Amino acid sequence: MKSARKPAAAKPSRRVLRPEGAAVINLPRLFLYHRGLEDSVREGITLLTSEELAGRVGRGISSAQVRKDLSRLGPLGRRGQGYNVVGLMRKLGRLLGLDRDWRIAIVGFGYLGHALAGFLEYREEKFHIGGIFDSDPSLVGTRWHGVRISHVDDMEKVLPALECSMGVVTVPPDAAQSVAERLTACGIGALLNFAPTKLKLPARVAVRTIDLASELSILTHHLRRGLRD
Amino acid sequence: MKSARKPAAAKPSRRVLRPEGAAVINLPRLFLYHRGLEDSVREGITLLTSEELAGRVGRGISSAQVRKDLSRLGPLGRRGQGYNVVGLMRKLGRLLGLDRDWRIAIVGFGYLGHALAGFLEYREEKFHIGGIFDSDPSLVGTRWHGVRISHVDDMEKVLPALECSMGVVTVPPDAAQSVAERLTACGIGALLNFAPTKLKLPARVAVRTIDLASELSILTHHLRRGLRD
DNA sequence: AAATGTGAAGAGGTTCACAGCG
DNA sequence: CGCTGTGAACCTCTTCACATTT
Repeated sequence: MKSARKPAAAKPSRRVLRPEGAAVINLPRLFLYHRGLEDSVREGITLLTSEELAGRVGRGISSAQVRKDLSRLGPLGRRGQGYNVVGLMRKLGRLLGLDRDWRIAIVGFGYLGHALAGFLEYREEKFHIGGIFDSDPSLVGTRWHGVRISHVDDMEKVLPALECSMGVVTVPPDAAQSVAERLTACGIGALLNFAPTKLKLPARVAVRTIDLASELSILTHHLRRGLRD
Repeated sequence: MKSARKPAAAKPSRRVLRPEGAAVINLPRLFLYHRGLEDSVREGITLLTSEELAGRVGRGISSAQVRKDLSRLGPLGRRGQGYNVVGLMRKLGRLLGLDRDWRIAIVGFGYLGHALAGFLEYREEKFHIGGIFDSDPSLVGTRWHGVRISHVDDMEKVLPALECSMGVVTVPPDAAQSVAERLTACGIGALLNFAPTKLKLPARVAVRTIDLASELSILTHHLRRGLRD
């Protein structure tokens, strides 16, 4: 199919994806930098070059990438010197929302829910479990490290008072959409979803889905071929 | 900084990233298509257009994207008609390694390990738990649904006989690198890592890391700003 | 001198629009 | 006709290389 197409008609760009010449920031990478800076602070390092930070973050990320990413946030480094570790970490922390605490509601308190609760409460000081919901009668009414476990049906009654801004959904796939909608209706603005479902939610809600089956399947493909990720 | 640079010196591309004009396939997306096709089969649909498949997979993916992705794998559709659901699913399944079963070793059998084991054994028919390792003496020697739980220290003795090709690492961050190296030494070729650690492994090993703290932090950023993901 | 910050080039991935074919 | 398959345009992201600043 050697299409020739309209050879050279003046075509003045029919669609403008980003009306403002908006900045493009890559959050996962900024988070990696933040973690690298945290480590540096722990080791007592106060100044880092883009090269050193790139090395810390690991393979794949170049010093040029680091500089490009950081320069978008303003002039953060000192030429000839490098970046002030503490100052930069603060700035990134603010941008990533890590300069304050967050309360999280967990819906679905099976093994995965337990795992996440433990992880958040003990490994991540910025995140706290604000509420737990499940439908298992033997769980409802009990407490997990002081946090009351409520019935999913009572979400509308209980959740608004808990001051949670994020929700984690670890319920079976067929319940995920309904749970997500109800969380949203209760004012939750961001969801971490572990159900292999494409959640349909209003645009104002931020959603991230972690799809374990998909991750595994990508690995199996790599096992087949000698491909790298 | 209005750099003018070397204005137009013929510069013949100094580095070749991909020596062969290699195809570029996006595995996560192919997996989504596969799932969409599975659903269609369940509903008894035998023919799908790129538009319909795109609609099933959800927002963000256009029919042009679907066609482009699929056409890379060969001529799979029928012009004027659409794609044969079963045939396409088979082809994608083969590519993704879903046409056979896989045995997985889980290292670290806390809540997260339990959650994954249950998920794999009961929700994903292609994946089976081949071995479980932990360092907790009260777990070692017991069985989980027939699978013996061995001590992590015995990995070299036990694992090779279990015929596992993939490993899941759910141990604490400081143990992850060592566990990953030992799994690799036992012949494991692909790892799913839940520790927030940059694993350094030989290039032949495929690694995917799921970083919960990073996911949450991206969500907090979205909560701050009104940005969408 | 050393390392940042940044236009410009390069590479990769996505969308367009139409040729090609059932 | 209708839908796939696809070259070309387009857009985004990364890398280069150097002007700039401390």
